[in-house]
Amino acid sequence: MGVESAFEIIAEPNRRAILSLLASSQRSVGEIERQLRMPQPTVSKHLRVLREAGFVECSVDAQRRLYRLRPKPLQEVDAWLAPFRRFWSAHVDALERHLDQMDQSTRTKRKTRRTR
Amino acid sequence: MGVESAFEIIAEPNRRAILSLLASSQRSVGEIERQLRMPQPTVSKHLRVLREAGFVECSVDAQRRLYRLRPKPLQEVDAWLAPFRRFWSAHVDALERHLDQMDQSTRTKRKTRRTR
DNA sequence: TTGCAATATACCTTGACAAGCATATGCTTG
DNA sequence: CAAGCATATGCTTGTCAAGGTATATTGCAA
Repeated sequence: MGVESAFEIIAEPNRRAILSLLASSQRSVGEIERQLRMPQPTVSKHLRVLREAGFVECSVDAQRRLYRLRPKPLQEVDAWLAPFRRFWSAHVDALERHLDQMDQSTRTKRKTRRTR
Repeated sequence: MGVESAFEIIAEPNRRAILSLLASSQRSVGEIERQLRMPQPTVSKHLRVLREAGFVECSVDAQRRLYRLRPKPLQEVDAWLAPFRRFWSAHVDALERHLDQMDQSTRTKRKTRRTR
């Protein structure tokens, strides 16, 4: 059963939609159903997957169940991204150097003309 | 064909492994094959998926192809996570308040005794 | 109790995708 | 040219997960 990685869980668009919705505040199943316009069994099934993977938890309020976010799984995704962020900044730096160089040659060609 | 979201691409563990490997530096197909111990067609097929989704690009070096990372798709994933980060800090704050409170009652109960 | 509202689950069908294996393509050197 | 290395692609098969529909469960109200 469900020992799936967080990545497989958030691969499903409807589940991402549910998570984004819960990011603002907790909701009942019915609210999710209406706001996302998806059939109720679909919502329940995705919530079950999310619950078993630790993305959400729920509390009982009479007949309703209120679902809310739990932090850990998405933090794991965030942690996996960390090494790549260093790569991005390197890339930006390279791009800036490149643009600087273009700017230099522009200045050289056009002499003193400056745009802005 | 491949208009898949970045999330579906990184749902596959082997693809995440390839991306992590490329995060340090570019590699040839054969290097990936050896370092990750996966059969060559598997590597090539995953690289194709990654390439068509914009995660990597390659340059030809004689018979080898050198694959390297491209930033955009993972940045999109990172951007999707942004709203949840605010939620995490709220959670941490709540936890800290909670711990503070526990600390207070502990102090109250045990008077002046401090454990480090 | 009966009935209704909210949610969960069972069953079935269908589609997607990854792995394995075989084979093709392309470059390079002798 | 032949041979060989590096990489890509085709085909087949098994698995698994999502959606649809029907039905079960549980709480509440009258």
